[in-house]
Amino acid sequence: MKRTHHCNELRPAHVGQTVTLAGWVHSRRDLGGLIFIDIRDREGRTQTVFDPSALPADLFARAAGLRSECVINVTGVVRNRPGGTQNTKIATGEVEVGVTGLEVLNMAEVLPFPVDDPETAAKVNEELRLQYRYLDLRRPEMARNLRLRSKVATATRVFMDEQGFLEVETPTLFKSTPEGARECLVPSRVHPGQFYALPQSPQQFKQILMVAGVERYFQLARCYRDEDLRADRQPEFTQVDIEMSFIDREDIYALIEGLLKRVWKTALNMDLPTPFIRMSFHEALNRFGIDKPDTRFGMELVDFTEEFRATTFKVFSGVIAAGGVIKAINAKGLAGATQGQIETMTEYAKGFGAKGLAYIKVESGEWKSPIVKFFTAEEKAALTAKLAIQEGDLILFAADQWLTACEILGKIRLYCAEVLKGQGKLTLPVDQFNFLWVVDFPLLSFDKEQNRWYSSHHPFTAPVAEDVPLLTTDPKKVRGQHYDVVVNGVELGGGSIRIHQPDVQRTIFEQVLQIPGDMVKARFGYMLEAFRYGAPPHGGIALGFDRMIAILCGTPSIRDVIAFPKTAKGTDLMTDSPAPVEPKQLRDLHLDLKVAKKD
RNA sequence: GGGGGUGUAGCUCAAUUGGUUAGAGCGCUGCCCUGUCACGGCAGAGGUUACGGGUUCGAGCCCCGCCACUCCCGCCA
Repeated sequence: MKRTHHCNELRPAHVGQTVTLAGWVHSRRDLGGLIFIDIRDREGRTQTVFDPSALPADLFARAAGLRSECVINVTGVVRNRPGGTQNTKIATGEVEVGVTGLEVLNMAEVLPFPVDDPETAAKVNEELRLQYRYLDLRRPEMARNLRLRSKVATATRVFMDEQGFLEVETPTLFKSTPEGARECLVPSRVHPGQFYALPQSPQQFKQILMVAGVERYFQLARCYRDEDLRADRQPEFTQVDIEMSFIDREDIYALIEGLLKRVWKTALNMDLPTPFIRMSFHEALNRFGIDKPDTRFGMELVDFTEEFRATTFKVFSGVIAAGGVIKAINAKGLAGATQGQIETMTEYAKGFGAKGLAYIKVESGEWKSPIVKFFTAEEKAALTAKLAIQEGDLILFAADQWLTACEILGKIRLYCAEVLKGQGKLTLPVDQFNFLWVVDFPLLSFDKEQNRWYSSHHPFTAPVAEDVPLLTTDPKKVRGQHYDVVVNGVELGGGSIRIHQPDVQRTIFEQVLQIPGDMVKARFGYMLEAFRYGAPPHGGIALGFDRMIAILCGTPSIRDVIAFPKTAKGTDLMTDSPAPVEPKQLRDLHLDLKVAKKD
């Protein structure tokens, strides 16, 4: 007997009908003479009742032998529950199925962890959840995440199709381009000693597609990076990859705002206000100390360089004399910070090369600080006014070159926010999404160790047109046509208008990035050549799909929105990969291992 | 590669800071129970305290090593 309804379907309107449900035994309440079994499928659950007075003895005995997660088919008659026994917690709680037939499709052994109790299950060791991922995914919370992911993927495809985009698949067996992230290599059997690389992103293919005249391309592209993992980074992940021809930055902003509006409406039934605000890289750093600011709370950076220009405090005066800045934030209500917390923040500062971290605790009506004795009345008044200092506040200073000072306080700002959240002094609504575009990034950054410039984004990013002459004279001042879309302090995506003139691209490669000509030819020759045969102006963006789903699901870890994620060491606990291979496989691939064999 | 956290019953956690036989809730097993939905009642089983060393009269607790998971730094054009 096939099922006639799913387990979230029956309502009082079905009363009297004979139905068949199929699913898992979610919970069982055996009252001795009467057995209740909640049957669960992916849609929900329904209570079934086994009454011995209405059933053959052997059927009732089989029902008594069922336990959690057995798979069953149940046939019976829908009826209203007796007065006072309705369950308002579930959608099917007004009715129940009076069982007339039971088919046990499969028994289940006792589970390694419960899947029926959300509170317990959510706390289960993640190691165990990953090892038994198929059980973990049965939990309604995880099933919801998978479903939401699927809905958003579909909504994305529909939206992009409406906007005239073609979904084009690009190769995952690509070639190594050693700039950027470390790549996963795939040895070639046919070509001894040669390797494919899995793409970090389809960047080059999508630009070639523009040369190919596709004009509007997108793909839910699987990407690979052989770097260490984080809660928001997996070695393989999915991005919504987009590229368009004959456009400028504004077209990308409008497109992505439209896409995100659609996605948020689909997933959360929320109407995102657009357009998103825009913030320059400089402003983001200056106010929030980071290029992906979380604007849901204040605690902004305040500059005191002018106020301390004549200070007798040598640490400050020395920094100012060297062209640096004095910045501060007010962590409101954190005067009670523990020594350990101050220590943690000091370590952050030292991580950026600072000697230490100056602070003031405003407690019992006085400023408790090792440095306040150096401050004049005017300096104190300026601090009080510009930081709105009150009893209970914690003031933290950074004195360094502008970028470093900003980054130190940006890091500390986020840490303070975490501490305040932990103390219940800062609460961020779960339905608040502060989107913004960060723009006007510097095209190039300088690598002190290697004494050369490198691309802040990637080497195909176009400079802002009016800055092109500065490329060879003052690279630091060149702004890139690069943009990031940020929400609640998370970098959701980024992209750029690309260089489509081969000569500008060649200048960037050879003169600015100092990549030798023959190496440029070996790695990007086909691209430069393609651009000679009529490349349209183009640009694009990629959104981190996993991160977007995680934000929509309200989880901090993208592992919760990936069906089969890997651990922090890149292993899969369910399949036990990676794993050794047979000697013959290695021989076929012309590989010789140098690692000691593990037994 | 570096730093922090965690690891005790199938699961989630205790164990008065080194002291008797390592406990609880849930789960599991058996018996009882006809309106439960966190069903209830009675009884019971279940432990190499991740693993390997060491200190000590005595170690779940202290020390060294190691493994796994996790968070962060480096890394992620």
